[in-house]
Amino acid sequence: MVSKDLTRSTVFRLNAVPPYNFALTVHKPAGWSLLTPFEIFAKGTLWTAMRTSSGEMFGLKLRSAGTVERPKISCKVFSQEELGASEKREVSKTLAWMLNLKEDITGFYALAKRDPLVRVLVKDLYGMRSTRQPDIFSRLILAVSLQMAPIARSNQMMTLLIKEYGDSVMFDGKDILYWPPPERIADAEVEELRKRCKLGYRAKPLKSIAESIRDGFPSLQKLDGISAEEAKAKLMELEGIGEYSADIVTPHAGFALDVWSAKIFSMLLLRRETESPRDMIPKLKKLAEQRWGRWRGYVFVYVLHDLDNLSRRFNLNLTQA
DNA sequence: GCGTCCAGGTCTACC
DNA sequence: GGTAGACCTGGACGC
Repeated sequence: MVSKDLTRSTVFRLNAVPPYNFALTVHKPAGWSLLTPFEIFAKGTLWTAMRTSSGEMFGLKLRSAGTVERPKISCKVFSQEELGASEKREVSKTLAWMLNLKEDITGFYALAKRDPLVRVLVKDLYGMRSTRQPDIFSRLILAVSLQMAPIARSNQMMTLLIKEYGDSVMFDGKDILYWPPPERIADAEVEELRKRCKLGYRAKPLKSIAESIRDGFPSLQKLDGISAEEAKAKLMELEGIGEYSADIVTPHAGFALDVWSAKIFSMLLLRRETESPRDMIPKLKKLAEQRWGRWRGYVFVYVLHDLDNLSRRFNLNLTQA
């Protein structure tokens, strides 16, 4: 763990395309973190940390300074050195991209007129936006940790990786732990990673992925600039990254069905439980594409954050999937 | 306690 | 091109 004291700060505001619900977007109902599992959300304010593709660490204090229909985000960015004008522009641009401030999702909301499931989702989570990570390595760690493991074990691996190899940034009276930089994992021995972080067979692909990023694998912002198919194919060139993991990592909204989510979408799309969810994944993906088209990624995110309400509305037991 | 099973995929060898 | 089997580890479960 490497600690950094971030004593310099700069403040600015960002506008978003409405509707934009800041709290639902940065602190989603299912408890998924925005940037790191160790971030803090209290009384509408988020303290978190970010590493840009150049490797620099920042502390972030974000809160809403507007409403869902007239959204404004107040951003206080903490850094080790004073930010120049161009750096400030770059951080501001990264934040806007990460928070999806400019995305127009009226097409998704228009689906509610003819799709009863989307109608419920939009009513329950109006203004929630899917977000993106500026740090590709943290997404890849998540994807690899989720493979072939119950969620508690995935969390154990990720927590150990952060505590053993990550960064700690101190700012605004908070101490936020953040994912390791790829160079640190690339320099570690596979056996050391396996033992210290209980990674099992995942240690080898994770080190290989870290080496690829260190050696110039494109950033998520760059992958966002090419087609969804090309970005996915590029991600699948990495060792240990298959279709599911690429769907989790890609900045293009993916439909990352795994065994757990396949059970949920089987009940929602087919109204029945499936005995072999893994075998159903291709069929469910096809059905989702036919029904929701380019907005299927948004349906995916909204569904997984609305399981309690959906279970009640449609009389299904989705939380036990 | 102790043994067994298996999980929120991926890769490879084999047909 | 499709498919069975191996892969780390630790929590859950049965005894």
